[in-house]
Amino acid sequence: MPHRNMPHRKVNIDHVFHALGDPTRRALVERLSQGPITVSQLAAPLAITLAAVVQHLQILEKSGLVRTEKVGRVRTCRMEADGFSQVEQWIDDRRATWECRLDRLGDLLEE
Amino acid sequence: MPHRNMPHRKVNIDHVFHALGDPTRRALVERLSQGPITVSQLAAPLAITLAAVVQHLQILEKSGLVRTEKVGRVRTCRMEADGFSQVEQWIDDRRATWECRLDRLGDLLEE
DNA sequence: GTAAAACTTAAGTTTTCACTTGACAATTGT
DNA sequence: ACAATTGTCAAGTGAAAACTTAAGTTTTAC
Repeated sequence: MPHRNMPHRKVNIDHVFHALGDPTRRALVERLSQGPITVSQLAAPLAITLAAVVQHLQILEKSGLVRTEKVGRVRTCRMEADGFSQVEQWIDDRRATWECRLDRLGDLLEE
Repeated sequence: MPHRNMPHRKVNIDHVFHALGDPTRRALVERLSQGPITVSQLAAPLAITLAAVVQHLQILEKSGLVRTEKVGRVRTCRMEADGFSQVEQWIDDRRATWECRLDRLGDLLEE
């Protein structure tokens, strides 16, 4: 059931990591972090076709990192900063486990 | 040209993101965050061959996320928490740009 | 009303990637 | 000594992923 303040799309951590695994998509995200922009403008500086960019955008959108909206014949893309939080959460979880282990090790050495 | 505060070990952000893009490798990292472990022990719970695990480990090692050391016939793997910092740095950079943009927008609306 | 602009979609190609197999090397236990 | 354990290496397979091409749709500009 849809919630009022729920992100439109479920943010799957697998999809986010997969999306960020490709350098071209990271370049798109870097450009999008500067502000919303159309598909053509996104594609312009890249050495690949517009169709390829659209495919990357679909993956980014499915991951929840990017949201797009079409007005007239122009589709505008913008970043959805929430997607990053998932990655940071995952990293923090790993680090917590890691540091907890180091703490226990430290306690052991103190005895 | 080499920089003063540049990590000697070439930690390439591309390699790190690529390494984390695969679910099996993330599973390995999750296990490794609990503490050092041998290659065989890492492979045991997985439904793939040991050779495949070794290949994943090579990618993780090249990314700087994992360090391994062989003693006798046993290779022990441990996490290298620094690799995560690269990812967090990249995310923070994007977010900074993004929020800076929102700030400028806010300033504009206040006028 | 027609042409250009800005995508969209589907199908095909090429490349990358994860994984296996099987042979091999080094170390350890008996 | 020899057998089992632990890992390494190279080559091959199949599937996924990235990319292209080409034809089609919708919107806008003249």
